[in-house]
Amino acid sequence: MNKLLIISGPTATGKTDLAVRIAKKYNGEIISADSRQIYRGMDIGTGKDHPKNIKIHLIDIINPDEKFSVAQYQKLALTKITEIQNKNKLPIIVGGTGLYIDSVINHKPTFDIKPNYFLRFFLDRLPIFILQKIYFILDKKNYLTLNNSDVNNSRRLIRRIEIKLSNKNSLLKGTSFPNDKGFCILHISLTDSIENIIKKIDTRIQSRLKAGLINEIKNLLKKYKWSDPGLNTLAYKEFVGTDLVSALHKEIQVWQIHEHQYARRQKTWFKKFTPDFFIDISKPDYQDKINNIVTKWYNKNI
RNA sequence: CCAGCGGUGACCGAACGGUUAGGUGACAGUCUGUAAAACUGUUUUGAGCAGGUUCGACUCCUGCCCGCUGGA
Repeated sequence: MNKLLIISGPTATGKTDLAVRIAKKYNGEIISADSRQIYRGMDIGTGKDHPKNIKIHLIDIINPDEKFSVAQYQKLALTKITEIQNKNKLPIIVGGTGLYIDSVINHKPTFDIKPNYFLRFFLDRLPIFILQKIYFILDKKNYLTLNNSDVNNSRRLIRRIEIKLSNKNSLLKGTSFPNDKGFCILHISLTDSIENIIKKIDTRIQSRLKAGLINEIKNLLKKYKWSDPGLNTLAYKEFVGTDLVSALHKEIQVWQIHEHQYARRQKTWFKKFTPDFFIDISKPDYQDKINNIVTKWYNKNI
């Protein structure tokens, strides 16, 4: 068994439900690819599901004040995948964090280069044009290939400088290549019109508030600070600086907008990182379609 | 009824007698250890209405309409 099923898609498209159904049918185990659900104690705000009888891996693995990143995710996910496969079960990756999913599919040579927090401490307080100059001097060739978006992104420039200074590897554009695990991957991405997604997001926000989101935040703040990495998350960060008691309408509206924008960014991501199948969940027969695709793939030279 | 202040593009909101405000949102993107992050591009010269002054008015003047505040 070297099969790996991936279910991706923007928020509020029913990825987990689908994964649970498939897991039950094919004796599978679910691995989450969600950069926020890795945090313990952040349940309501991140919409964690706890389906009966099915365990979801890679959720609740670190505390909100701990740092985490794709490279760590990749390692954990790849180990889990092999573990599950060795049990002769089907691993199913489910999530909306495109970068995390990509890290499982494609090998990233720069993942060996660890962040240099000492260096970052200094670079972090430099203005963008200085960072540009530094990177230009260090790595002129690659600097010139950067697009407008990346040249102005200090976070990414700093990482490039970090990589260059590590002296291990030079970052080349397009050096992404499939991982060497030889997985037989089926990647299905769910999609829907943005209007439908927005509707679902808005009702979901209301139910999260009713479910006690504000209390969850209060509890988190007893142990953690707003500046902790985990709290930099939609549904939480909008409430920074409020007393969490009086009129929160404005904050909720902003949260709503951020949530919509996030869904659009996810759509953009999955549009580009073309999966095998794009399934429009607003079509009535979408479940049958998925069943056919999965069955066919699953039974292929088993 | 009187007085004061104000009416700017989907929204908020400046400056200025002639030159792109800016922000938010929206739309489209970027993506190799923060990714629910960070960043990029685009968004018909718009000015409550009617006149006037001026070479030229969002900017000055007059009238009207609307809103807020204070007073009878």
